[in-house]
Amino acid sequence: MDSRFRSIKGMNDILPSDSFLWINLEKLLREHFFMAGFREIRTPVLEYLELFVRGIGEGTDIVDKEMYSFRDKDGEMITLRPEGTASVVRAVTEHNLLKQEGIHRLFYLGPMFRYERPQKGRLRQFHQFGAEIFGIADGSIDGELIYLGTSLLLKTGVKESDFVVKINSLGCQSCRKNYRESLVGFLNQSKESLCDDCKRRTVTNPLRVLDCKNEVCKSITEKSPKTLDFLCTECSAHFGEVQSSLKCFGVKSEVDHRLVRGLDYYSRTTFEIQIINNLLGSQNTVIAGGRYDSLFRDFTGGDYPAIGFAGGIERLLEVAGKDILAAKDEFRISFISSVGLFEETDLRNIGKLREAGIETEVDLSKRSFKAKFKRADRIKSSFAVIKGDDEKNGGYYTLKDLRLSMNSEEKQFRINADELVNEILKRRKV
RNA sequence: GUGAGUGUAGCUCAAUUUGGUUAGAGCACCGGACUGUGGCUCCGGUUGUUGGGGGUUCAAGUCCCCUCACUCACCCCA
Repeated sequence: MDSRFRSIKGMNDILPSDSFLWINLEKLLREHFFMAGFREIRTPVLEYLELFVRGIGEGTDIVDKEMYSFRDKDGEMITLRPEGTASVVRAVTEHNLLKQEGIHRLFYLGPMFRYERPQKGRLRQFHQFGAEIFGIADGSIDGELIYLGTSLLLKTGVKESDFVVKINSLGCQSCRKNYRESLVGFLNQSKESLCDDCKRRTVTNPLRVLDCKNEVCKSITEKSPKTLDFLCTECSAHFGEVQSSLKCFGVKSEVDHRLVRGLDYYSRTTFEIQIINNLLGSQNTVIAGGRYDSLFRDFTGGDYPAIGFAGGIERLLEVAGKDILAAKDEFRISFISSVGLFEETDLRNIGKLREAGIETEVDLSKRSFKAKFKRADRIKSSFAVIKGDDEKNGGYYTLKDLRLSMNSEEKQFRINADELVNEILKRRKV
């Protein structure tokens, strides 16, 4: 508050008290995807504006009003990525990965940017992880990918009773076209009762009326035509494969006819994993995705089936078990000395401790011995290495085990510098 | 972009229904009891433009207006 500067709205600092949770979650994510045959891809945070306009689609809110776009020094319009899939597909086609190396599974992890009003579970700079599988149209892959999402949640300590998996199928482009016509016809019958937003949406993006939160609109769309009734034979069979695959993976899911998703590139399968324990407030979707078989065609002309999902890291952290992500094996020592008694040999010995993998803090402040011990206690040091006048004259250190109770005999004793590392390592496990 | 709520010490919060004297407490921090030793206890100490600006009043943390920030919700999304 008395600082002259503030971070930009919706762009938060991740402080040391939290950063270890992030580190552990990122580690867990990488291992999870690696075990399933995924490899990490890191694409730039900046892309040409055109990539997202083409990829996500004109008319979507993301493209129309949420992107950080600006002109680069050479006049090109560039954009801070609002999501990951478009960049991954761009990289895969640009480097011809599918043909060159036959890589089918990629995951990513990093910051995304959308200009929105911040609220719970929503920031302007937020972080997503995502997984994409390329080149396989089979519905069983859809099931596996969804399973990868649910099993990830379980690993982070989210209880099975705290989330639901919702699935739907939008069909291919021709199914979608027929459905859209039928839906618009239906909506026009009740046009007067719809909310203002939905009146507009009936024209611009009728599918979106389905997930309006207005109660009146909800009750109207209760009886609306369903996408599943308009699937062609192939799309219908595909959705059957998805469902039986989910059953094989032991994933409980429910069909949600309202699940239409906001990005243009989805086709056939769409899904969401929602948290239902109220920890996320209104933004309760933690992982969401779907199939986007047409995106490659738009980018290259070639046909590649693809499916993927994205998850919100901040949202996941909200619901994950903090004990699972907590730092483990914390072990450190404090090097405490009277003012002015540090010598070159002390610094060398501190270096040796650190090289041996022992986290060592040196208290170089001018405060009292007492204060230094207090700090050692506060940062939860396991040992104190003490250097005062006695130690200096005698040519030894005093080692004190701060974990032991006051009256323990082993608590404090003299030790030579060359035994220090071994002695601490030996006692580390006790 | 729209709507609602909240801003008091580093943190969490008080401040007597309806304005009243020097704005308090816990935690944290610093020091002492313990002259080279943490945790427990006790004692003492520091900390504020009450988010900012303007107004009403003899008097404003308290009432009014403006502004800023944060939070939540809508829109939309991870």
